[in-house]
Amino acid sequence: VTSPTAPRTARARIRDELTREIKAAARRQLSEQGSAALSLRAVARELGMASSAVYRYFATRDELLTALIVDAYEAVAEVAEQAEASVAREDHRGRWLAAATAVRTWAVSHRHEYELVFGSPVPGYAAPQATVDPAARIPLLLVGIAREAAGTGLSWQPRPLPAPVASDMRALAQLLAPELPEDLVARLVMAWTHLIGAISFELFGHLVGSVTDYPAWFLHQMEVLADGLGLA
Amino acid sequence: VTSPTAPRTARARIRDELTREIKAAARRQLSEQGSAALSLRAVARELGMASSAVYRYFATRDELLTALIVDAYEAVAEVAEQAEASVAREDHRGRWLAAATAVRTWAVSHRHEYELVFGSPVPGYAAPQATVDPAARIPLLLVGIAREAAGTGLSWQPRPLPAPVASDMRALAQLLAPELPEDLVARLVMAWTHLIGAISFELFGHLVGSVTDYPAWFLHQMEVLADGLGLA
DNA sequence: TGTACATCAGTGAACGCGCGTTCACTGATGTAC
DNA sequence: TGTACATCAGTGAACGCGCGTTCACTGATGTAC
Repeated sequence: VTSPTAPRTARARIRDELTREIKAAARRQLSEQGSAALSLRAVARELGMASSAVYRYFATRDELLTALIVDAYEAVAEVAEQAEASVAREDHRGRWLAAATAVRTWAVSHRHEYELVFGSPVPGYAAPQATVDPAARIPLLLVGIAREAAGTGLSWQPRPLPAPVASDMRALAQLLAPELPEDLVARLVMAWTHLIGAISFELFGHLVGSVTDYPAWFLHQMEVLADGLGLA
Repeated sequence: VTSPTAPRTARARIRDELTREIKAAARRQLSEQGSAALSLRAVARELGMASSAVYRYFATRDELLTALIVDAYEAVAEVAEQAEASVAREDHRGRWLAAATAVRTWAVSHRHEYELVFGSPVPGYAAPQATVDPAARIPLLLVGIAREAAGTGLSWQPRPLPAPVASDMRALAQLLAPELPEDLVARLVMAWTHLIGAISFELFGHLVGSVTDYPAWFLHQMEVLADGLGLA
């Protein structure tokens, strides 16, 4: 909100820096114990400051949690977008696979941040409006791929949608890509659901003893989903 | 472990009853706050007993948690098996849809118990061996449907499995249904993954604003999965 | 059937802990004239 | 450029809370003879 010509005061710069340090310390704690164990006092301790000082930066524990959630959404969207952008534009399947794989890789190396956004909701915490836009970045990325692929022709096995589903998907398409048929939008939502479901199954231990090569299993699933979307 | 001829003493009967009451109270707390807030002291308070008395029944908080997890697995498996059993044997698609729908219905009305078993793992808690068998009941049920359906012929779009995936699926099939092709086993694992992924997406709020008729959307997804499995 | 002893369930006090948040304060930084 | 005042960051003590777990105990229930 500060104009770029007005140089920020030393105070403002230090404030931003400490805000970042607090979030980094909180993230470190998160990665060791999970979100339930995240405590303002522990963060303060790690930074060597009085616990009350943290309140100059975040008014409550929930506010800090919200900041971490927003950051996590942004971070995972960032890696997905970059991975997708590095694939030749006409290779729609490759773009989908690259984005999906990037999400999984990020999730594996940021387990608890992943849980924060895609795991069970933190009890007593209501996601504020600020998390909506960052949360939409990856779905939007996937829609973008589908739109361009649809332009060059897609072939998927159609299945008629029940009326209420059709109208939900119609409304979604209206927002994102009016030219896409409802059926395809439904497939996209399913693919997105499965993508996250597959990562959660792996991270939450439901495949222990059944799958040994997780990256290969994940990639295979994404290929099957690409088939379902009719990606060349 | 008591022989049925030896009538259980009054003490033993009361013990079982109180054990059940403790679990019920714990479940009630769970449904209000989630697993992180589950406390032995609060359970004791609700039952009007000293907090130390609970230790006669569960040696630690984790032991109580384990009991709840096992109970939850058993409960959801129970409803799935019953729903599946009530469908005509030759209607394989109907059996799959019935089982899947039963799982979703249970999850919706037992939100926090569902989270306990399919949400983010409770930090610092390692699932003991006792949870393995109950956790396998639903997957086994699904395999059973696929086996019988395979007997009458299944048609699904095959996709060759990468070597590591093929060997994982081979090993799984060996355990459960040696006659099933690896490719179909892979589809089954995917269907199970998507089933849980879809419920989690709904319950964890990732479809808020996109889907309004959740039961219809869920059922549609299960139909598409049935197509993918080649169920008639 | 009665008695002596062992087992068990439940009590209440206590230990030691960490938490979120508030408050009055000090001293440093920034701003307006 | 210097001064007076307002803003801000950080401190340390405190409030009130709930937690898991242990321990020595009492009294009731069950068991062996």
